Amino acid sequence: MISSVAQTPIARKISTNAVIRTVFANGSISRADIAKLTGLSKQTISDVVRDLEDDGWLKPVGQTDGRPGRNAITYEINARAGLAVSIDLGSTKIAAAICDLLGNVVAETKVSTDPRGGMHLVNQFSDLIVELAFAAGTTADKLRLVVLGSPGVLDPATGHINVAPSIPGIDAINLRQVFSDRIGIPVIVENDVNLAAQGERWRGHGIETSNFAFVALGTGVGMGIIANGTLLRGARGAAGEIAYLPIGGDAFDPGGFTLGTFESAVGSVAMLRRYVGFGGRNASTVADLFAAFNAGETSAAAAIEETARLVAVAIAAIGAALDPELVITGGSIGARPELVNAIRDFLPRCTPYPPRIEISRFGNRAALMGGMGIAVERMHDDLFGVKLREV
Amino acid sequence: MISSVAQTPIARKISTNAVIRTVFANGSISRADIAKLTGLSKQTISDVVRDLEDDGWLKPVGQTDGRPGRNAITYEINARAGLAVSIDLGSTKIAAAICDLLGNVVAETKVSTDPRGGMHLVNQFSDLIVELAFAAGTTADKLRLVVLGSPGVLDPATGHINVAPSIPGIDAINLRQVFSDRIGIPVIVENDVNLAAQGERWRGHGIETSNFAFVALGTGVGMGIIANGTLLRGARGAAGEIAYLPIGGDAFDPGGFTLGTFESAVGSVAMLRRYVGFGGRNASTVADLFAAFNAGETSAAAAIEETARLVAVAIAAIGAALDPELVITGGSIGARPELVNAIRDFLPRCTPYPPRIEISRFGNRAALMGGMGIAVERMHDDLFGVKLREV
DNA sequence: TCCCATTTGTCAAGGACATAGACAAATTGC
DNA sequence: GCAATTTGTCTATGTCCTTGACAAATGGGA
Repeated sequence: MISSVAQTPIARKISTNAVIRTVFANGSISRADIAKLTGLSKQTISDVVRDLEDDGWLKPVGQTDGRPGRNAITYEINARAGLAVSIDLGSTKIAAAICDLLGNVVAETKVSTDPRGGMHLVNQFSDLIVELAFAAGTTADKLRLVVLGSPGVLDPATGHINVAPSIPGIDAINLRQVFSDRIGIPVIVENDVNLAAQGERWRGHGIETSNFAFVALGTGVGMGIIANGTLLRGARGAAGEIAYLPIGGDAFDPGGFTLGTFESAVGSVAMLRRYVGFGGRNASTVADLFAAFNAGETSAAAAIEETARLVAVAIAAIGAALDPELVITGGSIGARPELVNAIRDFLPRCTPYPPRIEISRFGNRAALMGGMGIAVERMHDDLFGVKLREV
Repeated sequence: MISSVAQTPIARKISTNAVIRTVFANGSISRADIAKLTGLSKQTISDVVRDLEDDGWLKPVGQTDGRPGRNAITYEINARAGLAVSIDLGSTKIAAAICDLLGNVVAETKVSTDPRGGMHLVNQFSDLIVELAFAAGTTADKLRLVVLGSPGVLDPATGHINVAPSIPGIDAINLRQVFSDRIGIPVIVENDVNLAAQGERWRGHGIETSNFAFVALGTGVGMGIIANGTLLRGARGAAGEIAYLPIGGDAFDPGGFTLGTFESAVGSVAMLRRYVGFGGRNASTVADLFAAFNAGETSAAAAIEETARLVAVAIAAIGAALDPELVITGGSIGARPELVNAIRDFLPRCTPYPPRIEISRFGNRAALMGGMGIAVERMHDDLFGVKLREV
């Protein structure tokens, strides 16, 4: 009459976790090698691997050979055992992808954002997920998780998007809750620049360092901070909202309140205004302006140089506060090497310890990549994580 | 012939950790209540408590009574089972204290810093520890750990102090290593402002929040950042080195390189220079200046107001980058309510989401407190922490 | 005063998980 | 074909935790 429900699950969880991590780290590996690497006994490894294979997480893939001794069966992660969705919501485009447990992209798509916003976006997301699931050869109910990147400041606790000027109606609903209820799986909502930083940390320039910042420069400006290897959100989710940096204008000018002093000084609007101020006449978009620069136009060069100077000062300020090893730039302006080279020139002249500057490895897919990185990490945690009880 | 060495230590460690944490959280508690709070069985709790009592970590202190049923024996932490040292190295004074496992101060002292610096300081520390141990009724070899706070930038990996202008000869030796070898117990070296931040997090204004900054304003300036509940050090240990913030002067002025643009603008020297510039003649120290302010002198008021304005802009910049809930000020200037009130006035005029401002709860003991907080945490980790093997 | 409900803490039995060592099976090299 | 090597299972054993029974201790009410 002993019920024996989950008596000592923790030891087995730890062993399982060690096995999974070892297989992840080595790709394809035999049980004997897992035992050597983890320090656990062969018996335990056999037990754990049997359970994991029964549950579909591992699959046998081949045999060793060529070495003396009996051949070993090698196992690897069954990547398809966990699929998740990453969505990057932009003001004009929505990008979405499904990735597996190993972070491989198994389906990807891009559509125009429904301009009506609000609940229409929830419908659009749901339709996208069904399509992607079909393209990936599965169904939406097999997906484990959605990570949604959105512009704006969102509450770290509730996931509510408090400020999102470029997407109508999205701050009126609790997008995370509504969307999650609709599709029946957990949804994580995160600021898109924060996701871009996570993307670089996962598979981009940030892979080797645990202290860097992703600075997005475009119509708006923003920053995602990775410090001590984790994302900083701040008390209200507004960490990295460098639009409000008191640089490039008078901090006490009330006009800086609405748009933000720094954003007013370096956003695309400011850049074009500056170009016109220098006498430029041949650019109505940022792309035009860079074309004019490359054609040798001095007013374009002056506009770019002035912007670079302000960005360098901002990076100096960020460096003084955070001491990042690396600053990665992205966005329609921040991804331009012409600007970044100018920033690289200015930076050592305004700070004694300039961080390295790199352009984002992923261009406009950085946030999508970050969402996948979060999704993969979260799946690993949920599936194999060891959680100790909080007392 | 079964050797049976540490077969399944992890489960017992987890149980032990849960027991210890429960006793810490509740002060004095019976085994039955520990079982209820942890969810572990009475049997397990009895076993664990017996082991802990045998090893001296717990001690029985009394009995419950007044309730129906058999009385329970209550246990509490034997605070004296772990003693550690906190030292705050300043350019003129060294403060040191011994605290126990519960963070109670059992001995404290203060001496003048040996002006010869270098190895003489190591001698001074060693003597201090012997004295303190005697005062605490124990001997130096019973102490488990030393936490040493020092001005300067130190390497997060090695503990080497790279920059420490106010203490001679300290960057020439690996202070952590030399000192640790001398006294034979582990030494943790940390920047003094970072320790002050830890002190506020442990038992000061930062106790309720996990995102705040400690800003020290005095002869020099510095900042300690707690984000997501942990201290940020940055890639080179220079996070929070706000001396180099490009605020209060031209960031591209080469003069700002040596001292730092912001420090040159708000340090005590700058403040006194500003006072003289406004026509003040009655102050040669910062204390004089605040006295003149309180006597109604307009040039003192102007000097303070200008300093407050610059500090407000700096806090706005820090807020844009980090979004702290709270900024705690300290140091000989930062602890003055006259200045802080002026900062509080300026702040909402230069940032849309001003953080709360508080003056440090501990005055010049903040770093010492922080060292004790670190020491207590570290002792808990070492003694009761659960460490999973890294694969 | 005595009995009962209640609570504490130990004892005993049993299950899950881990280890070590023996051993069979499979493979290479001489 | 045989020795050496490696893999993976089997067996025996030990630790840790749980459950339920039970003795001991205590307060309150008849």
